[in-house]
Amino acid sequence: MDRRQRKTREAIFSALMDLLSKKDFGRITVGEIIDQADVGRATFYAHFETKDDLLKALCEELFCHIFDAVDGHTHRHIFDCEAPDSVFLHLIQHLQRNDHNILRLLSSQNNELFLQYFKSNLLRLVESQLPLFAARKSDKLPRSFWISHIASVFVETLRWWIENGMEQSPETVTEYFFLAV
Amino acid sequence: MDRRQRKTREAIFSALMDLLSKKDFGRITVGEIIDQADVGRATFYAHFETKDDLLKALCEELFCHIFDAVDGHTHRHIFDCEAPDSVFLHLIQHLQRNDHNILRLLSSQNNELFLQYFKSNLLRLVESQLPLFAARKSDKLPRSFWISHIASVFVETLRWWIENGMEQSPETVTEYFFLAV
DNA sequence: CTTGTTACGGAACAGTTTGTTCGTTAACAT
DNA sequence: ATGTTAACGAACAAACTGTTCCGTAACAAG
Repeated sequence: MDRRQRKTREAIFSALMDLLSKKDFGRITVGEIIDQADVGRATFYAHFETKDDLLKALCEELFCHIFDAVDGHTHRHIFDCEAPDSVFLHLIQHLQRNDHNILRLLSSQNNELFLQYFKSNLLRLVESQLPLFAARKSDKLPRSFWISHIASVFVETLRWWIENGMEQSPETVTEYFFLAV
Repeated sequence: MDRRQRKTREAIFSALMDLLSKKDFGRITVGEIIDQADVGRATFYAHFETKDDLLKALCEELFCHIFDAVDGHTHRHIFDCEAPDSVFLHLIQHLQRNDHNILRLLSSQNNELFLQYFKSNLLRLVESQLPLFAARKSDKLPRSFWISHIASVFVETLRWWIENGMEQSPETVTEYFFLAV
């Protein structure tokens, strides 16, 4: 890809991230984004059809990075003697390091669309790790309910963690997650 | 309250409900609302400062109704020999009857703000019913986490139910909820 | 180095949406 | 019957969106 294109794209992503840490996605205007990114209006619309399209692209970018990292972790270590819950621990550790500033976006004031993307990525992960969650009760529950439940509990655990200042260690949070689920 | 005021207010609420069943809150314009409600623009702004303000008022209206009904149920029957989980069952039965069309608003395409209101009302209810959820694991978890967890699971259970066509009976859904939590 | 291509910036543009104002009419309360 | 209050409709400035056009500069290939 053309270096100019890449720079513009990244400037816009970065601008949106900055703005998202300060205000709701719905209240951010294209004008603010191109101001912060220091690109022309026409340039913005050459890259993204709409503001929503931009958010979608940003989410794909972010989740691609973080879930690929986690998937990679799984695949590299799947035959090692690690604890089986380490995928989720690893994910939380990633988040704590604030990789790609995902945490900002998970905080409650922010946007539904973002959570949808996060959850749909999470569903894949949970499904691949389903044997971990074979509790007695899981037999009595529909599979789709069970998977969606686990993903939800993970998201809500993270949300609670973030909203309470992330005072607990990733290990503790992981433990809470597995206790709660 | 003046009958004219009341009629206008209800027309606006009703218009918003209709529109919410068709599209996202964020994509609904004031113009559409006053069109549907058949009131003047100035009238709308005499009643509500902004569109967000309207949604807030609508939520308060709806939750006031439904949670008061449920609270009333609790208080009337707290010394009866009903099963202790009946508050949640009752709530789900209310929802199934589509009281005040809350269900439309709980569906996933709709709005974050609405879910926030629902959850904050739910938190009070859960807190009042906390002894119900005294599991072994609850001792090892922070109280605030535990409460937030229970409320989240309830919301997500409902969401799953709605998104899968509400095929299960309220009793079954309640059972799923108590199994999952 | 030269040449053709492509992206950028800036400005201007029409079309929407928002929230306000004001004068008139009609419903309300007493 | 009378004073008060709300609704209406139209018009309004301001903000935002998404598009267009043109001059300039970065790029890639010969």
